[in-house]
Amino acid sequence: MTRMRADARRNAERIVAAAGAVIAEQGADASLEEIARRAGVGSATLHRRFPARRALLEAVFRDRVAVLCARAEELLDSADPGEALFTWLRAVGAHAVANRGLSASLMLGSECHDMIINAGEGLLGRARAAEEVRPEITIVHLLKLVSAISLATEQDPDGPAEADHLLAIALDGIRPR
Amino acid sequence: MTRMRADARRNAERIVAAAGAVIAEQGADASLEEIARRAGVGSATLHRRFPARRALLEAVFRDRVAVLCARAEELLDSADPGEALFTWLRAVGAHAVANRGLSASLMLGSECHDMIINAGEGLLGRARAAEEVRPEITIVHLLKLVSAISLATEQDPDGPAEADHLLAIALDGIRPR
DNA sequence: CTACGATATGGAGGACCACCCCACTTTGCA
DNA sequence: TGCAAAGTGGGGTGGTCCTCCATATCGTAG
Repeated sequence: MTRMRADARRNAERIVAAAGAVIAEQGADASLEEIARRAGVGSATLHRRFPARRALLEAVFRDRVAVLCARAEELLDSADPGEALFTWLRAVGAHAVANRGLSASLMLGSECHDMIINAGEGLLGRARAAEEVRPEITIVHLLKLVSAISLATEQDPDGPAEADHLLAIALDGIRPR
Repeated sequence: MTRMRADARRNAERIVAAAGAVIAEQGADASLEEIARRAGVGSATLHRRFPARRALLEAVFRDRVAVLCARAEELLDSADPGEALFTWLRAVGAHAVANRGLSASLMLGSECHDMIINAGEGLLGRARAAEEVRPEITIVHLLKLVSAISLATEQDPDGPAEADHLLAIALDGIRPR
């Protein structure tokens, strides 16, 4: 939010756009050099603006994570707290699989990470109060599970279907007996 | 098993040993150059003997995977088929967490992958016959789940404990309702 | 509207990597 | 013991990430 010069802002936007495209094609460990090249920017510019790869991933996925957070907000009004939580976790998984690299970015302790944890906390709290979820399970556990599955199926031929199935299996484990 | 010259065999063994050490320290994406250096061998030798990183990982972990397969064999005689399967999956997870990089190697379609799938198949079949596991679940699902969790917790501060907990949660989902 | 300091830029270069080529050395069989 | 076949590793190629710094651009104060 610091005042940025107009050209700096423009370049930052081009970098994020290019990064989105390249990461979608090649995954989260795509070449930063290639991203800079495709953004029409020197590599030094990219490195100054985003000192670590993590910072770039964060910028790329921030708004998509915001969408998931908004969805969590909506689901807080749903009648069935347990189902609301499951629905949301599935949505997180689907997003992570659809956007290559997002799951990697969710694992890193970043701003995105915190945003999504806060969003999920509410849903989990409600589900727990309704005794639809075992009490010792935390939102961090759940998100790690979702990220892990997405990451593991990322370079699989039939990724999305597989991921959803695995997620369904794993999530059955969180209900109270 | 083709006849190898004595020096070639000796160098191959040194490379595998060095790779084991370096991978344990730095993870599955350790530098091959560093491995060659530590084995006292030119990098060309390493690349000729192991044309892909996967081949080297396989050689490093083959015997550890064999241990897991043997354990599966033992557990086939256990009285409780469901518990036997869970015990084994937990052992697989523990091994994957203890040996950095093993989980990555398990995910790649390799000889190790096939070995461990064959080993698990027997345990799963028994558990399924005893109706301790939902029928649509495959051994590939289970191993992917275990690998994913290990991989996800690999660079976590409290990895092992976390991984075991997540695994316990996920595995609760495979029991019939 | 101009001049000037703060800000931003990107090419060049250093350190590292995977992987390959090929002149040389070692091996083990006849 | 001779010698062809097998094995070796230094050095090269082209890629990566990241940093320095001379240069170009911006936005404002005058």
